[in-house]
Amino acid sequence: MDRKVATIQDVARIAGVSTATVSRTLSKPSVVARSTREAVLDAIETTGYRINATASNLRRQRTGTVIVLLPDIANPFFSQILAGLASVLTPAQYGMLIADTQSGPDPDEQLAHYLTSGQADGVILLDGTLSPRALDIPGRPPVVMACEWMDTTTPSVRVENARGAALAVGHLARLGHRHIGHVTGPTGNVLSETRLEGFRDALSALGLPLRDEWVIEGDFSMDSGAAAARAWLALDSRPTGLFLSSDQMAVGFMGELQRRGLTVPSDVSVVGFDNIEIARHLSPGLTTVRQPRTRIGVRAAEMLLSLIDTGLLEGPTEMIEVEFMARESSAAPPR
Amino acid sequence: MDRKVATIQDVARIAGVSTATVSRTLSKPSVVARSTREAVLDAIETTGYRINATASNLRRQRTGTVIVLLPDIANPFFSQILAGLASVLTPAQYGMLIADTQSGPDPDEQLAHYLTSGQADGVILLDGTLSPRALDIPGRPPVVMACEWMDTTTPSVRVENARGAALAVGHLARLGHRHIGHVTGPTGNVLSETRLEGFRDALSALGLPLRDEWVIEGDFSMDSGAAAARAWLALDSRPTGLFLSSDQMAVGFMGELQRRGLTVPSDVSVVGFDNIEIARHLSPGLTTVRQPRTRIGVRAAEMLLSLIDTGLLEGPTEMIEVEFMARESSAAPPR
DNA sequence: ATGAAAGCGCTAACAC
DNA sequence: GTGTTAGCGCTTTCAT
Repeated sequence: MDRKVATIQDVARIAGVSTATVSRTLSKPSVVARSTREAVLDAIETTGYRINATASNLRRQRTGTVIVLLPDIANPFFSQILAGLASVLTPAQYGMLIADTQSGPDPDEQLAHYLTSGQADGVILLDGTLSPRALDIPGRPPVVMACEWMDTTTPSVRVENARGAALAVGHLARLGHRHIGHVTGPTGNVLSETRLEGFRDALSALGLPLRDEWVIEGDFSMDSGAAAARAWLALDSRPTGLFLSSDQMAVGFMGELQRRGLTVPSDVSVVGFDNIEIARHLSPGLTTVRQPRTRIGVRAAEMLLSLIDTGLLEGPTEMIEVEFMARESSAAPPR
Repeated sequence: MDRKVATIQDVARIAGVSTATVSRTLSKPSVVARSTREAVLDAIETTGYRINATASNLRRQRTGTVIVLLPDIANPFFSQILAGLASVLTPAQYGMLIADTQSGPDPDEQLAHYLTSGQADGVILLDGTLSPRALDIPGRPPVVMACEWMDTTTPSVRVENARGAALAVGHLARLGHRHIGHVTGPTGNVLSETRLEGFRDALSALGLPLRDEWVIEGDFSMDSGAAAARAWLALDSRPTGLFLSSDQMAVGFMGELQRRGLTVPSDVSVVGFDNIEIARHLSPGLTTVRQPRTRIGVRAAEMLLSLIDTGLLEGPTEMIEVEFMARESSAAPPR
């Protein structure tokens, strides 16, 4: 085989045309004559020519790269969103540069770094704890958030978090629960706040009581779910139904209770949020609110591409629907 | 702020030096005089200059990109390896291009595509089912496998899979189990094969019997674990202890049994492989074999960088140790 | 419909 | 120790 890689020059020489024609054949085939087009394609075939993305990008003043900023690569929750992103970005010839905001020192500064570095044609934000002011950079590339944020002007893909919380509360209330508690996500995270707010609103809409001690602080992790179980056990008056802001916490919560000899749902009903794969494999199956994570990624990527290409967007925000999944971890309260 | 981005020319003009000196200041600071170096750094500061990676890469005939090929981005098992890879690659100024081998039609062809496309300075393979012949491409970039493979000549990071299986079997045998079964990973996957082989060898070394029907075929997924539970239930003579080739399958297995009213470990002892986070949050906690996944990623990335930079490697293969984690899903067999 | 030619921003010989 | 210069491979006016 050839020792060196073929360049556009080689193709041009073999096809007996100029490099400009080869370039056109690849980018705007309709403007070259059929016969020359075929000659060029033949030459490409015989040389095994592949366009050099670096040179192309340099000339076109773009990078061909999208930066994805997320709080934690190792969190499986994000991997499905990544899969959705990749399914759109890869065919569009964009590479994904994945960066972990929590690994470095100051996440906000990292965001600013990427926005000014010129290393990317666009940025996708999956970290809801970054400060909106970090986006105040003139001439920055387009940004799409695939998470809720204080800021409502930046393009974003959002999930019906408040409605999800209301579905969870409604479900428990319909089963007969009157004492319903909540385990939150991390403070300062907008997902946490929105779900907590949705939880509170749903309770008061139903005329159900809410005690402060029934709101237990978590951070989405399994460990914090296990800790919430211990907190719940220590309560004087325990809610009979619990809505947890993530399935991971629900897993930790149920596991801890079961290891202490309690039973779900006889002792307490549990509802999670996310519908991670394991939810239906647990015993009891975990009742939860499904978020279509792949779809979140797909839509975010599509919005970003549209922003990069045209600078335009149909609507600034897209809302993704959630779906309630009733399983066996919730039942009528003990009497 | 400036409308346009500063280039090396702007810096050179302001610092009163040539572009070459600016470039040197950044790449080999030791060769420029202290005073000029400071002037250049000042100019960089005031202009907010950031090196244009695309131009630099074009000139240096590299891409600054490493391609990571994995079977399934959405699988949490890989996300921790990715985190390990990123922790090495990002500081070294390499971007990770993540590609899913299972999304397209022919995985082998995809690998070949990336190898010839010149889109990357190196490739990291996390898919053990790709055919070794796909690597037979002259002039291809360096490849490191972070998974076992038939081929032992390609640089790779491996895990002591056979030893892990032996640890699992030894543990069950020590508890008194004499009828031990296995749920495999997908056929054709080297991880599966190696663990199955390790399982068989350990049994015969201990003089324990192995019936064909005690080896149940799985594919690493929770669903296949649940299916294995049904298969186990249907056996005439059931093994009292089971080693499953992945924790995900163990989760599916235990969940299915529990939903059918059986109890682990009273009815059957379960040992998994991986030590995914949930293992210790289950009830009962899952006995398993830990693989240090972040470390796998770190070492693979280090090996690849060394290969890219120097073309050399200390040893062609690095073996990563596994660690046995005894929890509550395994106990003495029912008598 | 096609070609000639001018760079995109940077680095690395090679001079001095 | 520093400057000059020639491209890396491609796209895109501007002519023809």
